Formats: sequence, C-alpha cells, structure tokens
Amino acid sequence: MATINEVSALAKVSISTVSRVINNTAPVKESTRERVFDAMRQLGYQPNLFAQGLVTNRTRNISLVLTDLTSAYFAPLIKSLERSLRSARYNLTVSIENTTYDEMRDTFLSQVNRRSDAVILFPHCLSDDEIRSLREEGPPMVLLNRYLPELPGQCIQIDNALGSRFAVEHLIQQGHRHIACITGISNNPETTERLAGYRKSLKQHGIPYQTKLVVEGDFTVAGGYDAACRLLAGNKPCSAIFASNDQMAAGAMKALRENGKRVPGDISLVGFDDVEYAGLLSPSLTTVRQPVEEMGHKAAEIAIALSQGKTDLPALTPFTPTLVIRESVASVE
Amino acid sequence: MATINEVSALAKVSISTVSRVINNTAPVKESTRERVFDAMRQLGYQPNLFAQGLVTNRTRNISLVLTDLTSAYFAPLIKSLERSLRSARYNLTVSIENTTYDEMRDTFLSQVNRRSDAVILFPHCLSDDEIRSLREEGPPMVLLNRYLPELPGQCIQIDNALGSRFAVEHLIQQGHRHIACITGISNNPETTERLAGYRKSLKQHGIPYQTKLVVEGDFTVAGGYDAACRLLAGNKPCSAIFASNDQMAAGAMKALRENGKRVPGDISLVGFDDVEYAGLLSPSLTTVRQPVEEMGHKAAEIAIALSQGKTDLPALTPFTPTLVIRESVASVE
DNA sequence: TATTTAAATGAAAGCGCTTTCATAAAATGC
DNA sequence: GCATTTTATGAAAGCGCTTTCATTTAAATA
Repeated sequence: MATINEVSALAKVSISTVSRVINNTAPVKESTRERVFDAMRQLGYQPNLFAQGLVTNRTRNISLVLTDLTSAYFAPLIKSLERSLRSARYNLTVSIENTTYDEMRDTFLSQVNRRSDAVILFPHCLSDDEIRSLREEGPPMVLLNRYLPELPGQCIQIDNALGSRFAVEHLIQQGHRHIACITGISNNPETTERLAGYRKSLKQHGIPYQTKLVVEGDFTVAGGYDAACRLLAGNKPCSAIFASNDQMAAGAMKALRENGKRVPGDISLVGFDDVEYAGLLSPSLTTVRQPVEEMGHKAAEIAIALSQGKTDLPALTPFTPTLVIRESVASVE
Repeated sequence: MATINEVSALAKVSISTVSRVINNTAPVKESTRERVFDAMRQLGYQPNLFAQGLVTNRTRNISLVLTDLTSAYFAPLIKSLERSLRSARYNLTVSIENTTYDEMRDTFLSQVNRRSDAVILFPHCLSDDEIRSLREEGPPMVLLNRYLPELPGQCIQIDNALGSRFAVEHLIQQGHRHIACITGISNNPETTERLAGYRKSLKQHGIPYQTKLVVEGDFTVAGGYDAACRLLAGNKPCSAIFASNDQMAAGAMKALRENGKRVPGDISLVGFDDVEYAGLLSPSLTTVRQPVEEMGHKAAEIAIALSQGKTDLPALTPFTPTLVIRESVASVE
C-alpha cells in the first residue's frame, strides 16, 4: 500500500508536489506531472482517505438514513443514490432501521456525524421538530418526502396531493362514484397530503366526502388487509378503493379476494408508489408512480453540493407523480 | 466538535490517558476515568474516526459489493447486515451495480480498498478466478452464495441442490410427473446446483430427465416470462414448473395466465428464494426460502472477525433452505 | 539588460489520534 | 524496611496527508 512518500521518492519530487498533482491545486510543470503520474501508476498508489479526511475534514462519504421503510421502496432509492454518488467518486453508507428518535439520534452521533459530508434523511416517522434537532447534531441534510420551510433547497418531495388526484380522477373517469380510501398512519405528512388530494378530487366532481369510506392503514401490507376488511364489514358499499401506497393495495387486494370480491370486476383498486412488484400482482396494479430514480439523483446532487459547502441552494419544486394504468381498475356502467 | 485535547484539558490529564479510557487499553485509576468520562460527556466528545483510522489502519467500516441483483433480493440482505454491523459499532457502505469485472475492480480500487476492513461480496456474475484476483486488490472478503475452496470459512451459502429437491419432491408428492424447470443464466453455480437438485429428485423417483422440459431463463421476470412461453410453445406438456428463482416464477405465472393456463389448476408452480412479494402474488407462490436474515448476520459476524485480523476461521456449513408452501401447487389425482 | 511578476518546487507544521518509552507512585515479597 | 513488581500517568513520535510559507527558477515587462 504505497504512500505519498514512496511516490515522491520514485518521482524525485517533494510530497507537496505529489499532493498538488493529486488535487490539481497549483500549477505543476508538465514534465513533473508526468513523472508523478508514472510513479503513482507504477506503485498502484491510492491516496489514504483517512489522512486526507483528517486534514481536509471532508470524507467523500454520504449517509443515507432511513426509518422503518419497506424494502420495495428503499432498494431502488439506494440503487439510484449509489449510482449518482459513485460517478462523483463519493461513497454511500446506509443506516436502515431507525424507528425511534433515540435510535436516530444515536445513529447521527455515532455514525453520521463524524464520517459523512452530508446525510440524506428519510424521516418518515419523525416530527418536524425532531428533524430540526437532528439537524443540529449532524452534517448538512437533504430531506426526502418532507418539507421544512427553512430548507427549501434541501427537501425533495413529490406532489402527493396531485398523485392522489391522478388516482381518484382516473377512478371517477371510469365512472366510479363510491370511492373508498385507505390512508397511511396518522400524523404523517404523506398521509395527510394524499388524503387531501383524494378529498379535493371528490369535491371537484361534486362527490360528497364520506367518513365511512375512509379507513386508516399503516402503510404495511397487513395494515392494508385489515383496512379492506373493515371497509367490507362496514355497510357502506363502494366500487373502488384508493390505497395510499402499494403495500396496502396489495394487502387490500388479498382481503378482497378472500372475501369473494373480484378485482377489478367488483371493486377497482389503485395504489401509490409503483413499487417493483406492482406489475406482478394479479391483476397488475394501477398505481401512482413516484419517480424514485430521479429523486435519488437529485438527492445525491444536492448532498454533494452541500458537502462542498454550498449553501443557499435554489428552492426545489416537488416532483410530479404519474399515473401508471394497469389492470386493477374497471369502468362501471 | 471537541477533540481529545479539549477533553484532556478539561479532565486535567494527558491525551494518552484519555486515549486509554476511550480504548480501555491500559489500567486507569477509577477516579481519573470518571473525570475523563465527565469531560467527554460535557463536551459531547466523539473520537475522530479518521484520526483513529490513520494510526490504527482500521476503519470500522465494511463494504457490501453487489453485482446486478434484484432489489427484492438485496434489500433484506442490506437490512440484516446493517443491523448486525451497527450493534458492533461498524458501518456499512454499499456498492450496488457492478456488472462487469472491470467495474468491480474499479470499485475495489477506489472504494473498498482504502476504507473497509472487510468486503462482503456477492459475486453473482463473476468467475472464480475473477474473484481471486479481486481478492488480491482488496481487504479480506466474505463471499455470499459462492464457494472458493481456499476460503472455507468465508463462504456463506445455502444448499441450493437441497432447496431444489425440496421443491421438486413437493411436486412429486403432489402427484406431478411432468415437471419442467426454468433455469438461471448458464455458467453460474447457483444455476448449476439448483438444476442438479432438480435432476437428482427426478432420478430418485425414477422419473426420466427430459431436455425438452428444461428451459433457460436469466433470473429476471422477463426471462421467466419468455422461458414459460417457450415451454408452452414446445409440445411437451407438463403439469408443474419449478423456476430457479421467484422473479422467474413471477414472470412464468404471468405468461401462464396470459396463455389461458390456470395456476395451479392447470400448472403448478414453485419458485426459489422467497422474496418479499412471493406471498403477494396470486396465487401466492410456493417457494424455497433462503434464510437471508441469518446469512446476513453470519456474513457480518465473519466480516467483523476478519476485520480484527482473525484468520483460519472454521469452515462453514451451508445454510439449509426451507420449503414455504403457499397456493401455487395443486395435487394431481 | 535590469527588474518585476508569475510559475514551480520544497520544508515544515499540523490535522486528531494511538502507542511506545520513560517515570513516578503504589503494592508486593522477603 | 528495602528491592522488586505492578499500576498509573505523561511526553513525544508518527500515521499519511494538505497547506502555508519561503525559496528558486523561468517568463514577462520596462
């Protein structure tokens, strides 16, 4: 494992010069540069990131910190993040299961703080204030699917309400009037926004909002299953269900089938997120797609900018979801 | 961001002593230790990992390096790895898409080599010799789903052949005699072993092996779909299909449905892996479960041991897969 | 040609730690 | 009670880099 000293010896220059050609931080005579490059190649030299980090205080590492998120959602995210970061010669470290604020804090203190130039945080089950206090303990952060007014340039989100509206509009266009909604866990911005979109669409089409058609899920398959059962048990018939995510849609689909309801024959179903397996369900699931790839790229881009000390980034506009029409919606009459 | 100097000043001891209480590396008088801890607490001190790493040459970081793997498979793996590593105060960095040997090599050189105490490598699309040459460029490695005779204590695998046999036995027990097989990509140990198990089961029950009932897939959904189509197009009827992974099973299921075959009414189907969504398909997929969790834990454990310079680890026995019976297999008279 | 300016390089300090080595104080053995 | 071991601590070197500062060399200007 060659060091800068060996390179400098072989190239017959000082280590300062080697450092300069590595970092391209001051003019070096062309012939010298060549010699240094040769030496580096010969020795298979790779700078020691720890030595570099120690003096520059930069790690070239970015952390992804997640709360309790389903694999189907976070995997593509990790994938796109890592791809973007790698091309910028950054590294991605992950911390997946931080279900409570305390765990989160511990992660920040022990992992993130000292070894990352920036964090990408998916604060699903955290309150805004908890995020704020985390922010004080750690490096600059970019937030996924959460908006903090003080960080307009660092919050990456989609227009959840719009997504719901796409879903519900679609159902309405297909003739549905009795549209149920399975929401996410309460006190969560995504839940609120997606529900708001649902309500808005109904209103726009003069369809009354009925509490009995809205049941609470928790973003899990089991939660969706239960919610659908409760819906069927209540005596408010509906011809369509909008589930606030695909997990719950999958659970609901199962519940419906088990209760002898055909999808979409008896009840149409729309999800949200377009996870990997949405197209594999049967019927394949009509859903609202989050552009996870693009969001990952953007997150990486901003994280890198932050890591370079850039601040006052331009405010971000939410990403626009799209409706992916598959087989789980039928038209009525 | 307090340093060891500030702690030592506040506690009125030398930095050597502080270091000793941090690392518990030499006896320190109880009262002194207390003072140091107090000072650390007061200052919110966290040791600088880069400074530590620079002198100890240990990073407390472990890299997971993957080839082209589907999200459904790698997500739970990442999850279990990260969980194990975190409890040992290690860090996980990931590098997901290394499809060629050259990319892999680049990853090793630029990322893994200088910043990881160990690598966990999933060498799906790499040859044994390519792995060997990677081994020379990087830190100690643990291999997932691959066996290298020179690393008996560092290869974590399942008994693929046994898994296939569970699957095929099950089909045979249900009365099936014409059992097709969709294999993975060729020249891959997993493909070979799983196919071998299939053949062995047939043989044990005196069922002739028929080339026409074996079609090649590539471990993807699309590959499974195509394979199933080819199977149906060939004029060799079968009552059951064993797909070498769940992705392909999902693809096959779709193909069967589109061709008017009911699953399991007309054709039974068994997969392999038990990915997250296997139970969500309809019919839910009977499949062979890999204990990914346990494998992740084991991988983490070995990686940590390696990072501590341990060598000559005891040879590992393959994990045993289990059959998960769901709805995609019917019995024939 | 003499002088100023820019380019090219090296010496040395220092980033925050661990780890020898040396030394002082306390505990042990005879 | 003195020599010896053990315990407790500090001073200082050094890990591999970057970066300031000083110095030399080459180019540009008058």
